[in-house]
Amino acid sequence: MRADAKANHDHLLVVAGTVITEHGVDASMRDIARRAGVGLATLLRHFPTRESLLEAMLRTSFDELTTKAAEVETTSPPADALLAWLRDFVACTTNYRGVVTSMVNAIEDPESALHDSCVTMRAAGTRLLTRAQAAGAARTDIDGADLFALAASLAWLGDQPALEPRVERLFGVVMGAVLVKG
Amino acid sequence: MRADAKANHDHLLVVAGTVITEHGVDASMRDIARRAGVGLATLLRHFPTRESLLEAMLRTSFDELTTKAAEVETTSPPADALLAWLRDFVACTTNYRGVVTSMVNAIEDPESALHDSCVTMRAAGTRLLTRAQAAGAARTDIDGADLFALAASLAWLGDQPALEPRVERLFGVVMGAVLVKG
DNA sequence: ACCTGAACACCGTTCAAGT
DNA sequence: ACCTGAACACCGTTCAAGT
Repeated sequence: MRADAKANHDHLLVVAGTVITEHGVDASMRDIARRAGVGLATLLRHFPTRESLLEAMLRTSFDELTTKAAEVETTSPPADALLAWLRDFVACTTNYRGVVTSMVNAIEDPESALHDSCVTMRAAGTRLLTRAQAAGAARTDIDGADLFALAASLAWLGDQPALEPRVERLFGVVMGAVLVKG
Repeated sequence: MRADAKANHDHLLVVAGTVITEHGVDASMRDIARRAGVGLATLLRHFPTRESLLEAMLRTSFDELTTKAAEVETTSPPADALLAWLRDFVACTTNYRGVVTSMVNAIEDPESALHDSCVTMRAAGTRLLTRAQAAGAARTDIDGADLFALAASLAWLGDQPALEPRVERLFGVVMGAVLVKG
């Protein structure tokens, strides 16, 4: 990649982060290009789809979450590890309003740029769930995809201004149903 | 209202129901007008906002849900009544993809055409919850707004093609956390 | 290699002109 | 009273032309 192209690429990611934090995942691509000082066509050549832009923007956060999952798996008791990681997952996706819906739409579409990240996230959560189930700390009649769906629904709650204040408590209610009282 | 206007009004509601069932709540207003055989401006004079169209389209279903709430309150045990009504609420909103998000956005905005319907739904659910709590059948550390949020999050799950097959089971998981084992 | 303006087919809003 | 076409400012997609 040429130096000027690389500069555009990186700057676009920074600006996209700002604009999407402000306006959510459906922010205008034209607006992102405008605020980055490049033509719309330039943005679209770097990131041909909205999802490819999202993927690039979120990659760092997703990598951190994957690392974190491996970490808590060895340092925390099963139930604590699961809860802590899910809390981070929900907090991370809630940073960008609407992104959890894009992720959920991508999980069964291998063509989507977000597909791999979603599968990785679900697998990380599944490992923590399986570990908790093996320790008798989580109910065994749900699987990793169920857990992913519940986490996504809590992230969606966090995206709604009218419901956001209740997410923390509802996180406790829902996860209380996943964990086995011990 | 003039007879031709009344005919347009009613026909627009039928067509809107079809189009929104197919394409979700963000369906093109132009498309609805086109398929109803009227100009876009005519649709917009009958229903000046998307939410006013949604409200008119959903009014019948909402009225039925309100009636149903009063009904089960007198005919079913508290826990059964609560579960049955919530199941109907989720099924009803899931008929039109995305509508639950519009409702949630409207609940704190008195200007929205959907506001009153949402408040009514939440109140109906709250009554059933309070009754269950008084009977010792539901946990007492959540309120009607929490219940509304949980129901909305389950309806959102039902809107996502990749997650919809899990809604029924997850409904059981989440509501199992609301009810007190007896 | 990389960038861009312009044409295109959409969208919802608004309103002057028609019946 | 009620309806409508057209102008407007947006949107994302595409591509020929420029550096």
